[in-house]
Amino acid sequence: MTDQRKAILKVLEESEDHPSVETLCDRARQADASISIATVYRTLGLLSELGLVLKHDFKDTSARFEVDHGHHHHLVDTESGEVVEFENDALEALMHKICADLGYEMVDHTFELFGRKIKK
Amino acid sequence: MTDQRKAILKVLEESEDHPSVETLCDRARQADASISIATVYRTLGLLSELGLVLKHDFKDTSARFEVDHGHHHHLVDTESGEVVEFENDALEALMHKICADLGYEMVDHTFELFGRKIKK
DNA sequence: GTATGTGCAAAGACTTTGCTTTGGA
DNA sequence: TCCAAAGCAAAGTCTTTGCACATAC
Repeated sequence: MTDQRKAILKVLEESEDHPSVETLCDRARQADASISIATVYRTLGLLSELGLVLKHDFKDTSARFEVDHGHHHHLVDTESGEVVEFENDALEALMHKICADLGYEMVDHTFELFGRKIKK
Repeated sequence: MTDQRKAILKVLEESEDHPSVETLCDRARQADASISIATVYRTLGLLSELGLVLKHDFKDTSARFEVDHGHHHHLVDTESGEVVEFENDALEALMHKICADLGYEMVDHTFELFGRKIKK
């Protein structure tokens, strides 16, 4: 457990948004200016494999990350880029059921919604 | 409508799997050996925008494509890489409902399941 | 003291683009 | 003929890696 990893973890935990590798690196550099992007990639790789961190594809240019604090999903506002988080137990259950019905045990999934705000 | 586009479309329509750009290019070249990878990318970009073709991320190295023939989803066998297609109306409905409840109109989504075959 | 981690820069993988030539309508 | 499309190769992005140096334990 190195200082760099501590800094990256801390930034991840404190982030309320879904930072890209680049953003994460910038933030971590405020604690330790020497942190390189390579280390950020390597650390995120580790954390992802351990299941502590989730990687998302918001159809942005690059991958986005967040600590895995319980099951929730994302709706991306296609106009503003804003990300809305939500939980939905029925969805979770349905995903597991679909896998089971097909004879599989679910080990992972991707799921993001993209929507346009409805004007009142 | 050029010969190259015709060839790419034909290959896409005849593909029962979910080819990558590279694979698609190889297949299209059997009809017209001069087709370049750039044309395949450009054509897929067009077709995607028109909504005729869907682009998926199966956590492979590169993007995978298929013609949009009705709503169905994918379960990727994490051991074999095999892709199982399935339909599920409840899932469709739930996605739309989630968006609506959050005040959004759904314009797109990503959804793939990753699972391990259950041994009997 | 030794295995592991880091920084840097170079290499990789996938995708996009500039420019010239080609070809469809 | 004329404009859109194709081919080629170069450039762009994001990500990974080799290697020498630094550091945790």
